[in-house]
Amino acid sequence: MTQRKKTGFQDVRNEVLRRIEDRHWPQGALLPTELELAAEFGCARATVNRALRELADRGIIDRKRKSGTRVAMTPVKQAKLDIAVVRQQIEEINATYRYALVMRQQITAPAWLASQVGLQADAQVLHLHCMHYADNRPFQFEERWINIAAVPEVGEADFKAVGPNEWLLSEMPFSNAEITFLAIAANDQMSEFLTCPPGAPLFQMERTTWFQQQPVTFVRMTFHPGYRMSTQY
Amino acid sequence: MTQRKKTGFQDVRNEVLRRIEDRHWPQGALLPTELELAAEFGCARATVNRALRELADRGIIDRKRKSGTRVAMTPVKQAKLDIAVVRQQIEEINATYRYALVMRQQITAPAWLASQVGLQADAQVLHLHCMHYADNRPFQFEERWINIAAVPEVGEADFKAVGPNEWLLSEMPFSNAEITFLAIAANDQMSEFLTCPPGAPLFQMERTTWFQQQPVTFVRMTFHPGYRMSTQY
DNA sequence: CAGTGGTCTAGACCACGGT
DNA sequence: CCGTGGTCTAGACCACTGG
Repeated sequence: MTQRKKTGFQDVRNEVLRRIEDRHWPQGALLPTELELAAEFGCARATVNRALRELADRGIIDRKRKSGTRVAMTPVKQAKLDIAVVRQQIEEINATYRYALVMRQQITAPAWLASQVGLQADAQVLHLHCMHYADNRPFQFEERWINIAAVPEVGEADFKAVGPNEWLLSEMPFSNAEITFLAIAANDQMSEFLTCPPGAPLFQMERTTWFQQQPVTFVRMTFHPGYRMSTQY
Repeated sequence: MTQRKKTGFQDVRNEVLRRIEDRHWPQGALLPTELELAAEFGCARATVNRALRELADRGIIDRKRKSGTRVAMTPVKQAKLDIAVVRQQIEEINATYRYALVMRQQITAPAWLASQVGLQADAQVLHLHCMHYADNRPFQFEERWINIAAVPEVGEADFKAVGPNEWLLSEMPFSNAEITFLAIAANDQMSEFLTCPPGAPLFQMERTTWFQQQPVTFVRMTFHPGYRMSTQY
């Protein structure tokens, strides 16, 4: 008896994955049916189903009723990006985090913002400038607009001690969002706050957040020169 | 009878999600056990389990044996990024794709590359420069190194008609990779190929790919000025 | 129409981790 | 110890879709 444990869905998943990597099942190949695999591995069809469903979620295989399961033609098409709060990012590299509020004012939403997130022309928004430091060196410049109608309590928050990102996270338990990444040239303001020459290339991330169809906030985060965002898959 | 269908795992998932959004279950709150939820929804525990497992995968809730299930303190921390092949990206915007090989030569891996991907100092690599155009306007400049030991067949490929990315995809059914995003200033070569002033800020993506622990390729993709990479979550 | 995946069930045992 | 989630099973019915 060399086998102590039963065949689990992870065993099935890994073995199927191995056969795909080995090209035992090349791209586009038709896999055995769930029933056949269950028989081969000596487990229930539900176990095979879960294994294959995970691979399908990861884009490794394509499944269609009646047609069966095939190895995907373009393997690995998704990467997961961890969207960390700035403070976490900084603490993870063992640096000391410091936050500073630069500006806070209530304004009528500018036209570009209203159109960007879908606001009425006369909507009131809170406009903020913040800085985040790692070991007292500039890490990220944050420019944010908050839809006051969506978050009335924001009027009470002065954001002097805690940044708007963390404040909103504790007020808005869940929401959907759109993120954009791009490269920009430092303008005079960025140059000053991030201590880099004007025109220096900077990595920027924009995010619009909605809560139940209603726009909540739009934020533009500009990172220090040389910042790199990494992930694996 | 207003109810035609049974309660499915999606119904459970959506209802739980709704209660979290409503803050009926605020951040950190302890949810009922699977058994209790199954009783409430009138379904099997396995159904509740699958619903909650999906939410846990998405980072919405945290589950621990014995302790139970809690609403996560930092909701939504992952975004899925679709990593498309350049040609697909271009065709998706209804533009005509054109590819051109700029340079192809076999060299000994430079020290920085060997250390970057983990190669022996004297490893032979194929070094390529390619351009990708959308409607004949520069879209992406691709600089790539391929580990010949990992992909011996690469010696046969001239890459004049089909780009190395698509060629490798058809040769390497699956692999794991590391991606990095950053902003750079256009050097003279970029400036020339992407038709932008030297020093212009450009969005760049680097990717290292392994196949069964062996480094396969390292690629640096530089996009045209103004390029934005977007995703939702 | 019939084959294949999609999902549900009721019950069971296991593994982790507070108490 | 023992409650809670993690997983498996054997069987069932449904839904989509290719022939």
